[in-house]
Amino acid sequence: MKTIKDIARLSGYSIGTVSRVINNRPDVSAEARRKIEEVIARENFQPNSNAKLLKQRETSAITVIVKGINNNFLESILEEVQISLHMHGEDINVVFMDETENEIDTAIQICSTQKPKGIIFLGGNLKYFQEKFRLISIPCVLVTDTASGLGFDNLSSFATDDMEAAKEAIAYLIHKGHRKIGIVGGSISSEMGQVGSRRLEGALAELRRHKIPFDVRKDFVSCRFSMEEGYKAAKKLLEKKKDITGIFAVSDMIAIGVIRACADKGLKVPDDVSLIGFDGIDYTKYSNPRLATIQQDVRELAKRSVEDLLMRINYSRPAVHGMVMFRVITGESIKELKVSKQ
Amino acid sequence: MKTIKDIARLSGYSIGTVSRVINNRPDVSAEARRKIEEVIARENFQPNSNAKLLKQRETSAITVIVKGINNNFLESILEEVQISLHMHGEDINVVFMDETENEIDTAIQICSTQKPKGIIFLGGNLKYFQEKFRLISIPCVLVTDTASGLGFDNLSSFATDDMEAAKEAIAYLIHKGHRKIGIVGGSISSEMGQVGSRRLEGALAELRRHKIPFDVRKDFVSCRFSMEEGYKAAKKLLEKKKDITGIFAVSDMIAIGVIRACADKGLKVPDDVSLIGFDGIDYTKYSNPRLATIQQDVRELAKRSVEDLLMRINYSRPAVHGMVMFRVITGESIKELKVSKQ
DNA sequence: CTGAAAGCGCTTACAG
DNA sequence: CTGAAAGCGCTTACAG
Repeated sequence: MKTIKDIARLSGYSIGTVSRVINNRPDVSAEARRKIEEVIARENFQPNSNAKLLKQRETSAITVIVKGINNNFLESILEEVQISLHMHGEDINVVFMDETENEIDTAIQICSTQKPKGIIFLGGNLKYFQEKFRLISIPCVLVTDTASGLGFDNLSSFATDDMEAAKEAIAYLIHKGHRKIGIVGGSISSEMGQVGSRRLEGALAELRRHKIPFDVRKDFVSCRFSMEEGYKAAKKLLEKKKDITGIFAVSDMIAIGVIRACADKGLKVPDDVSLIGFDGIDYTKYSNPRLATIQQDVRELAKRSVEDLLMRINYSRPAVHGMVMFRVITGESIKELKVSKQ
Repeated sequence: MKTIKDIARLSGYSIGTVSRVINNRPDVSAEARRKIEEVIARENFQPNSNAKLLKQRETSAITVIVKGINNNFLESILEEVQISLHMHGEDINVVFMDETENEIDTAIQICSTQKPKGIIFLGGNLKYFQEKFRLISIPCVLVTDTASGLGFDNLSSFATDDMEAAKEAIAYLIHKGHRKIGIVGGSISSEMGQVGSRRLEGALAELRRHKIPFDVRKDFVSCRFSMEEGYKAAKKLLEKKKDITGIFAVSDMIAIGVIRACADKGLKVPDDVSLIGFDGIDYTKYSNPRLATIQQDVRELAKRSVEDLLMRINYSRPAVHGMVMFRVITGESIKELKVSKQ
């Protein structure tokens, strides 16, 4: 294995100058840079990252913090992120954490122990970012939520416009004739920050716009993003709201639980109850019935996040905040109501 | 941040002795060990891994190679492995690769570039291990397959007894009165090594034992472990074998595709076709109908793999090969046939 | 059993 | 613009 010493000897320069070339410092003559780069390329030299980091005191890995165990949607982004990072030759360090934990506390701890050069948050709560993200100084990107309002210059974000998309989900149910609509998942709170809450908020706004009565106590049950919680929440909702015809589940994982809950109550989707989810995970194409949903562009989210993060790590570009397209997938889980049951 | 120098000063010993204690070398007096360990604990000292590795020439991370993108079963093991490794304070490096690629080539490459101190293979093909695993010298563990026959002293393995479990899956179908049985997934080959093939082999053996005729060309369709492939394969199978009453899908992901394929052919599971899967992923509890399956003990597989790997990394124990229990889950996807259709 | 010292492969003031 | 040198925090022969 070649070291910087070999490159110095081979190029006729000192190891100091070689180091400067490697780290793209400006104070090197064009001549020296050219020669040294040639030798590096020819010898296929890879700097030893341990030695580098012993000095620099950070590791070369990029950490991905996945907020939510068993969250198929985030996992599908994770896979794309991983593939992309791998193609760029970056090391990746994945940490899963529970949906309810504070990802910023986790990130701060990771920064001090593992010293990654960047962090990708897959899922996150804006509230936690607002509270303590300032303690993190490395480039980060938040995926699935927009951090533009927070104004941190080391935090980019890429997301689907959850509120807008939730509006479309509700609009689609309404368009199909539904007026007795229930919602499963998310939570009502004036606090900023959770994906579920934002989807809920969008949904409520759309219901209001169409002047469809909605009683949060009766027509809504809060739950986390899992099949199990969706299942339990849907059971409660079905008991509270007997005349329900349409349900919006704020995530597909929840929606899967909802389908199951309906079946266990003797209700068929979509014959008895119509259902639309959110995320567009693979399973929605194979579930029985196929699930109507809001499909997020996983690949684009992953790709832009990785590319942005690397640009900022390597060239210190400014943070950016991007929105990614979504599509309404009609599936088979929504029945058109000819006669309004109103 | 404390360094080994601080610990030496505080304990009254030299850094050499402190280093020996840290690395559990035998040539330290009990007295010195006790004192130094006390100081280390009191000061909450964490050795700098970069410095350590600059000498040792390997990184501190444990690499997990996941063979199969979008494989819910492996992902659930991954999560458990990750949590467990995290609790042990280990860094983890996750690499996803396609089901068809050679994981040993990938591992060899990773060893040379990233120098992990251990590798956990989530899924793998024994054939590839046999060919080239000898080129890997760090402690490894293969999960979901047994490597006991290979005789590598740096490779442990933990798995479910796939062949036995597949026998039980078929036995259960037979017990419920099914005689016209089809199989989706796996591949026929005299080659050793693939999980799917082993399950298929077990299934065929059980069919033979019960003297149930089975024509591989007509009653079986090979496919990979995905919903999409399961869907396509099941469509073919249903066309080839019109009188089918029971299907064994060699994985749950495949089974989900099978349910969908049946529905699209106008067949109901279990009224028209009974189905049993394999793995016990979460979906099986929420699918419609709930899927009968062979449930593997994910938590146990993960726990034992991690503990074994760490023991071997830290104390150079011998490799071990363990089998983990499985359970037949009856689900709702199998109908009892009163009258044999024979 | 223990300590002093060399050295792992880099980076970065410092001097020129 | 470049080089010589100190030093990052460890490990490990070597000597005793």
